[in-house]
Amino acid sequence: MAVTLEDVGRQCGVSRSTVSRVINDSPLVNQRTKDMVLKVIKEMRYSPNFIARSLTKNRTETLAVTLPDIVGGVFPEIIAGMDEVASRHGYHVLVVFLGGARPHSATVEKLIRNRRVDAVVTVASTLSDQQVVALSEWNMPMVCVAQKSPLAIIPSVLFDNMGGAISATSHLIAQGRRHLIHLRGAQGNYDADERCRGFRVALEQAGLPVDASREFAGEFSRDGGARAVSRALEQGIEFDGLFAANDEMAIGAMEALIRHGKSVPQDVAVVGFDDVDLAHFIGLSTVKVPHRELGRAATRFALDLIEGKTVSESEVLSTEFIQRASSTPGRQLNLLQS
Amino acid sequence: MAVTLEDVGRQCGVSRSTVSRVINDSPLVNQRTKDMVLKVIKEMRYSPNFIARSLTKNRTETLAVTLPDIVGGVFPEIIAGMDEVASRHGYHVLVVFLGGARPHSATVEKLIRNRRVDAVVTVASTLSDQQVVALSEWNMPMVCVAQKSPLAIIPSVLFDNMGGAISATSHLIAQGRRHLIHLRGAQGNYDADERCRGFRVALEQAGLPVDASREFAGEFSRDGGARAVSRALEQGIEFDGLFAANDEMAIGAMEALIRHGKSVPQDVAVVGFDDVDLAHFIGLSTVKVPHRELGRAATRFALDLIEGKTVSESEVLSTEFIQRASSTPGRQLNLLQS
DNA sequence: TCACAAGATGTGAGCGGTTGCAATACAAAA
DNA sequence: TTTTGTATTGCAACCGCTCACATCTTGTGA
Repeated sequence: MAVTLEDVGRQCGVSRSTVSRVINDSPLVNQRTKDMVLKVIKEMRYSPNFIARSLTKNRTETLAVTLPDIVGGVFPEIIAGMDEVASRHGYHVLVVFLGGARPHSATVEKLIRNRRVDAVVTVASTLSDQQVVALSEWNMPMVCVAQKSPLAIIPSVLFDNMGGAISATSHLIAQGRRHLIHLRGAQGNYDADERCRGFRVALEQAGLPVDASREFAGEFSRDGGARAVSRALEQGIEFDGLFAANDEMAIGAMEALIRHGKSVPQDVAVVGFDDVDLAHFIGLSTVKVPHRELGRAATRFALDLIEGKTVSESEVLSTEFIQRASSTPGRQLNLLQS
Repeated sequence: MAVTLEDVGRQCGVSRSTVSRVINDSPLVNQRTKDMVLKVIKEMRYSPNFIARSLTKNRTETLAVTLPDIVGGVFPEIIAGMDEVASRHGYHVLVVFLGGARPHSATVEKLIRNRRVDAVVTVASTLSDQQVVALSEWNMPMVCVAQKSPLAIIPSVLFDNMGGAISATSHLIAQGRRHLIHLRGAQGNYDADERCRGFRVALEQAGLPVDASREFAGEFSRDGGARAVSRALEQGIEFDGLFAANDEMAIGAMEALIRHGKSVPQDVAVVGFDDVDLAHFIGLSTVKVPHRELGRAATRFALDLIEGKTVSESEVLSTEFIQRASSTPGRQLNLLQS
């Protein structure tokens, strides 16, 4: 078995409490004793048992982050951001993938009820608003990322969906495009709604007509984007600019456009949202979301909550428009069949 | 405070051990008592305190996975695979990003010495062989992923680097390419060495000459690939086929080739290794590495080790060659400047 | 009717720490 | 010298749960 406080104490001829004080750097211990104990600790290769300590301190120094099962390019960034801040404070990050056949909130509820973690960070759409509310009953610090918190007591870290959508749309307009369409995400989805709102605001700002029939609903997927474009074309709607609610949709849309003989950006300028890795390679103009910073900010909130500090209700990070070939006249964009 | 065994016991008029027996589903309890206790547990919303249980059981039901700081497309897959198997056994996954300014092994050593996790899974290159050996001293179950274990007692989960490299190279040869070059990863890197070996073996099998001057060293990065190609071209080496040791290098190589006026696949057919998301989009032929399965297998090993089972020394997963535009005559590959 | 086995439950000692309080020692102040 | 204070250290309870063992019921066969 591992060496314990008792063992060290016996070796030094002091009690376990004295040794405990030494490792906790308490001022209540004589310097000479301290030195001796430290020496023995090193010799015996003693390390405090984290579990035992947690039991008395009632702290696990662990944060849980819940993620949807689908592995995308954005989650690793969020986790990395979390770990960055967490580790700096001696905390660790436990990842919990939900979704698929797994009963969504049961896993998290168990984690919380067992007091296995000190706080839970939930990332967009992993848990529904109702589930978040239900879990909040267990009075465990929680933080929502990229999801508007359903309760005032739970802080959320958001990013400027509308601002991003406005800059994307305005960019298309600045390029001289006047006949825009928008491929939006599912109705009721916070991100989707906000981005759609931004699209409209930008049109209004430019004095262009807002027309709901030029907004096409779809899922946040490549296929959804492709289908939405096909629908638009079938309906005979004319457009020279397209703002998709995320990059996946934008890519699907571009593929569909090309299949239909349209060229990007000549015939249709395309802009997406998220700035996934792919966007860079394909040359897709998009709105960059600061994922890593999202993770960092969420962790800061979580740590503050754990310490009992009052935190601001939420934080909104800004986004940045990035222009690439898909909306730059004269540049060539080619997708490859694979 | 949360409700404890004692509380439930008092409420039912039984002792804490009886309640403990009930929640552990021991057969030593009368059915009537059991029913009553279960009812009260539900009413009082009791959940066992995981920390306390860990203290006696000396088990945390947590696995640590150490990853390099660089967020690539492959790690999320590995984590997801781990979580998949782990959660099925009631385990959780703690992620630890190492690298950057962080003292590499100190963090992990602390984790281990504090007995905060039951096992550690280390993914390629996160920890050096020496560090793995040093950590193994603490007699904590460990598993290496995509890294040949430096000690016989530590199992490793590998994938068939050489087989993949052979199939990639053979494919180029089958396409009629006779003047191949190889962009290899750093000398001493296990993956790099194996893939290079595979390249050679395939050449030999085809009766083609093996020539070390046609192997160019570089890092596993886009830049490394680009530089290696430039070097080859500057040296006036002729080639119509290129096997890069990973996709990143292959992509960098293709960019460089195109900058130098060569077309892919007409002038040079290119094959990579890994099958990152991008490969699909760009149309890069490559060798698919089963990352998720790597995570699953590693977790199975880890769980077996925790249970004290003897495990096979290592497991080698097979790879699969995927042909795409970059090595298919007649297909067009275009990279976009961004 | 009594001894004894088996079944059901309680007791108490840990697991490895933390921490309030008491105890001791030694020095300075009265 | 006695009192008071301060710096050190030990004691023991506690965190919430597990488990070996003791105890107490009951039921059964002689």
